[in-house]
Amino acid sequence: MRIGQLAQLVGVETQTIRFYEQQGLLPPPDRQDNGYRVYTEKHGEGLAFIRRCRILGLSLAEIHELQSYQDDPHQPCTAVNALLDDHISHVRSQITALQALEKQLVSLRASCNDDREVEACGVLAGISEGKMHQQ
Amino acid sequence: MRIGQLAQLVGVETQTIRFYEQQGLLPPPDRQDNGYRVYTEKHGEGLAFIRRCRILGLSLAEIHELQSYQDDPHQPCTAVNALLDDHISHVRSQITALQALEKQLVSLRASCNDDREVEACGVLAGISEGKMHQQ
DNA sequence: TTTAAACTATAAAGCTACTATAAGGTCAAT
DNA sequence: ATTGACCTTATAGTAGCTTTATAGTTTAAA
Repeated sequence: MRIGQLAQLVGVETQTIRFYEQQGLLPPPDRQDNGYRVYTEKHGEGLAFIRRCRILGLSLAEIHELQSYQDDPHQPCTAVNALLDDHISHVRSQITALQALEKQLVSLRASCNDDREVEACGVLAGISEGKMHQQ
Repeated sequence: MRIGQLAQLVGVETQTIRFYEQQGLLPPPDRQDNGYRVYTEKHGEGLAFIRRCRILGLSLAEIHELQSYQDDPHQPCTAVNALLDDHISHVRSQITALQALEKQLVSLRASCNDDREVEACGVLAGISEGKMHQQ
């Protein structure tokens, strides 16, 4: 399988595949005589794994860590679960922060109707004066 | 006021101030004979405005836009409010996406207790097989 | 007075996870 | 022979800074 086919199969761009190879996330495939990369099914699975991790919001570093666990399958899997727990709490704190932010933005927005001049705009005034209703 | 004092006053690093100047968000201040930047209160207000916008999650481009409105104070402020409305809906969709993600992560995490080997880890298996409970 | 600490300056690279662009080689079909 | 689709590498751009390197200036202590 050449890079274009693999890319289409998994739904990424060819550059992304080369990028993952360069970052050490995907093993360097064999090459044809002309230098073209030749991929196996294994590569397909590896790439799909990376993409699923990315969809779950894991960083490339975290994916790398997971791969190192996969390479040593008789360890206890506590580290895997710890990584996921960390990621979950990270996502949760992001949600909390964004919810607080939304509140601030909505209250700021409520300080102006649209029928003013910029000079008297409640939103701009609110930001300028630091009346951002901080907790 | 020199750059270090301004930085301490507003709570940013000196490099950040130079960066904003370079990006056209902060007007270039006068210089002493030795080349040191000299800031006025106006700069302090400008910088504080930028930081408050950043805390609200606005991009530098959006801040630039707001500044252009400030420079033309007799326009109607509908554009200001539209910018904020856009940003609010952006934040809301981020929240929604993260909440869906959290659900996925939690259900994935529930597929493994810690008392296994990596080989049998429910989390890794879940990612590998694509059983990510997608909606 | 010398010297060291603390401050300032510029320029350039590093960070994340790609995406895009440039300049070129390969291959199948026309 | 040439077009078009594919492949190669290398390099730059994205956001918003942070870090590093290198060097000049001021200030306070020894």
